[in-house]
Amino acid sequence: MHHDMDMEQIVSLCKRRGFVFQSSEIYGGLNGFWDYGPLGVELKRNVKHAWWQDMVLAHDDLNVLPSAPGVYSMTGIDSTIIMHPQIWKCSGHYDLFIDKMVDCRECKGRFREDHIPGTPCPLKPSKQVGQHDKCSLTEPRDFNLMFKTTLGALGTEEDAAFLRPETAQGIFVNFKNVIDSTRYRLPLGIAQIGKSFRNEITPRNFTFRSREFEQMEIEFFCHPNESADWYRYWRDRRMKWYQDYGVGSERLRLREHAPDELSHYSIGTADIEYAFPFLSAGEYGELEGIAHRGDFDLRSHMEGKLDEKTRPLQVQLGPDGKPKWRGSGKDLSYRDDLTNEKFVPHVIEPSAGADRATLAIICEAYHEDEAPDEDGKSQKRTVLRFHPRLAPIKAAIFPLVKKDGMPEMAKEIYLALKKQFNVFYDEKGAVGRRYRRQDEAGTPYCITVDGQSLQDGTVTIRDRDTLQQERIKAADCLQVVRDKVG
RNA sequence: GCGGGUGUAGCUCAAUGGCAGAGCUCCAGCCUUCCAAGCUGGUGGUGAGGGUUCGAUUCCCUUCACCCGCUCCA
Repeated sequence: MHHDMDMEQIVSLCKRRGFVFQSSEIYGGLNGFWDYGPLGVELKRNVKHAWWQDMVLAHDDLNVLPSAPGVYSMTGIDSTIIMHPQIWKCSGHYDLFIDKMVDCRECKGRFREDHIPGTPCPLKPSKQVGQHDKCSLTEPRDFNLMFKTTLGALGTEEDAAFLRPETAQGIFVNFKNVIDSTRYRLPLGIAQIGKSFRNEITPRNFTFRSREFEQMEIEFFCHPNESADWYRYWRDRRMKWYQDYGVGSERLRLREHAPDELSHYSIGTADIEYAFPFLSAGEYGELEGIAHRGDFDLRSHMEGKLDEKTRPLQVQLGPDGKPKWRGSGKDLSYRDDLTNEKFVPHVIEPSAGADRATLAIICEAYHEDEAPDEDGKSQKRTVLRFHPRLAPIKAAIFPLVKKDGMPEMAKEIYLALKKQFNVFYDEKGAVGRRYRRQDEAGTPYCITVDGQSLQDGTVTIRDRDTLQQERIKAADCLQVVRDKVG
């Protein structure tokens, strides 16, 4: 039942209830930036926490997981947003993100300056860009897709640095550190959650395309001979993760890239996509990409940036015949203690957008349904059906009415639960209204203290989705919520 | 970056070149023993800057943001 999923309604709810605000709103807003409010920060934290918990902390590294090619380890790091500028030259981002661009005032086309030779002009008859009489090209303009900043208070152009456009490189350049400082053996996944920055040309579609965003990335290092199996494992594992948290409708799909979409060195790349309500019918937006990256990244940081068009991969050379971008010169290969084999690991990269996952979870959770009012008449109800583990508020505690000792008992339950869960206490107004407010916030359970509670020490716990109430002992509330929320 | 549209209270919408209104929400109180709109009272607004004018929320210019379509999306 998603026919009622309407983006305007969802955006409005996000603002009204404090999930997402426009950044700098009192100053008129800032294009491409969004803030999370009191409910949003909890939801997004829960998404990130679930990811870290499921992928890293709770990972069973002693047994072969279902569908996995073998046992493997998982750990994490937290690297800086600003890193050595050479990293982005070797990663390839510098070349791709610092292009000069030329706009045509006549045909409204936008072209990379270095691509103009050979690029046809959209005007007819077709000629090269700039060759038409009508062509009116602007001067080449810097098109900095990476955010540039300056190191040091007196910084000059030589001190230019960049805000990372992805967290992945922080993992690659720490691969040797992690191996050397721990006893992990391959296969090993290193996870990182953090902010990344890209000067998107057209920020649009709510938080989907933002200039500051948060990624949840794993770089999974393995033996080259096993990399294809691990690629398939991670692709399916990550798809299942979204489904496990309720993004299970036909709006979610796994799209394997066609061979001509793949980098030369990649065995496979798949996108996990979601049909966001702001997209046209049949269109999907990327939540996560799972890429087989071969040894491109580690070797680029060893030898210098590799030329993606070569096979086998070779260092990309500049006009002087020397490496265009010099690598670190450090040996990032891995020696297997058991076989004594030395090799440069291949990498599988599941790279997820935390904001996009959060947005998809909000969209998927959004429902309008009917619930009876006090006269038994059916009334429209807006409800966010979050997975209990992701819900910002786990439970709300109400006294049925604000008298006869009910508030006192409810407050006691509230404080007991608050030590472990984000819970909410409300004693104001009609209880029905309080239920509806929690439905809109996506709170899965409401605990109500009523007249009977005072007699026998029981309370009711109401389910957000079924509206059914169950009577439990007040003393059991913590355990019941723990069991339900997990 | 281009074209079109839209900006009035937290939300949905009125109105006017001359004191900016309503419903809902929210807050305080009353009432209330299980699913939002019963009573009383209250808070709160013309995206920003400039211009025309005696006076601008209204007319004009600029700007910002959002939506739609292009462009872009490593």
